[in-house]
Amino acid sequence: MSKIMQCTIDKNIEKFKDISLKQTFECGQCFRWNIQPDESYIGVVEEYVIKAVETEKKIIFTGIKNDEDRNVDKISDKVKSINKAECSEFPEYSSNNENFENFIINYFDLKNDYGKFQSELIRKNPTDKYLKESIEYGKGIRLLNQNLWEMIISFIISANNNIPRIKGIIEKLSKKYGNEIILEGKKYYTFPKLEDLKDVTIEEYRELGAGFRDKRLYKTVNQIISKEVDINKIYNYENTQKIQEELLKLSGVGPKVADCILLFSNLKRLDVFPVDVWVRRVMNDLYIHNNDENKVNKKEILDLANKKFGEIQGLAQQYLFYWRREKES
DNA sequence: GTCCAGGGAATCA
DNA sequence: TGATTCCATGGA
Repeated sequence: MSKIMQCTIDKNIEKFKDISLKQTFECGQCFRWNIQPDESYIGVVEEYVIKAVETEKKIIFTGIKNDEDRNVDKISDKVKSINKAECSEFPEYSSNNENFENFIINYFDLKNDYGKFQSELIRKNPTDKYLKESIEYGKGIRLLNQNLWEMIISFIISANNNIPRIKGIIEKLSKKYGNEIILEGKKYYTFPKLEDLKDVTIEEYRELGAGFRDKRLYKTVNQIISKEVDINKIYNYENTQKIQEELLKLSGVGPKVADCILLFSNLKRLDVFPVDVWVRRVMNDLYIHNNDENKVNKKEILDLANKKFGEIQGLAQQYLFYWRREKES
């Protein structure tokens, strides 16, 4: 029988005080978390469906795991009862399952002190009021430790695409090839494993709406299956550039996608600076001031980021990206 | 109808 | 090497 798992983050703890679900889930790093009518978030992560509820004082995660048991109605009812009004019945900063707690700690990167990261960025750029503003704006962001394989496929889909559509394609992919989990009577689907996609054809990717990315997905799946690129071995590489080179062998993985994989997966390399249209725009607006943002040299952006933000430039990128994008809308 | 989206690969200069 | 062009799709 499926078990309900819970874990609570206490926002009274200094390190956790700024954490924001909205900022973390809507800063563009993940595609499978969706806001609910009650302002909670529900997401599929690995084999879990997780409901996250945030209040002023804490964040409560409730997870249910797929164990091939379809008779989960009673459990679903229990989950349903966890809402803002009732969450006070749960003890502060605790969990009923050690594995789930460790899973959450790892996934939300809770061992890293983002306050320290932020101070470090400001210390390095004491007169940069825009950076300071962007950090203040996105201080609740945590860089998730997401599944490497899922990030590879997801960011191949992201190429020249918009976030709602990326999410739609990933959802269809999961529905067709992933496993079903039921929460509150609603069906969710885990992200397909490598083996689940081994026989998928180019045409079938096209049917999901992947467009011209169909061939890239097909090729990459086969490159990983054949171990032309061994994604398990990647974890053994010490330096970031070496991993970059390995990822770049995959079809549909260029410099920007490789950097996103490095930054948002559990490889968790902060010393990368993914440059997309938004980052080029914000870096040009703030620091470079070229008349045509499309003609800003990428190396110039990377050199500047390296100089200003150093080893944690990936986090700075995320603050600037989120700040600039949200301001637009 | 046109433009754009968390770009990459192929092609050209 | 560096710049241009093409690539599906759906929403604004």
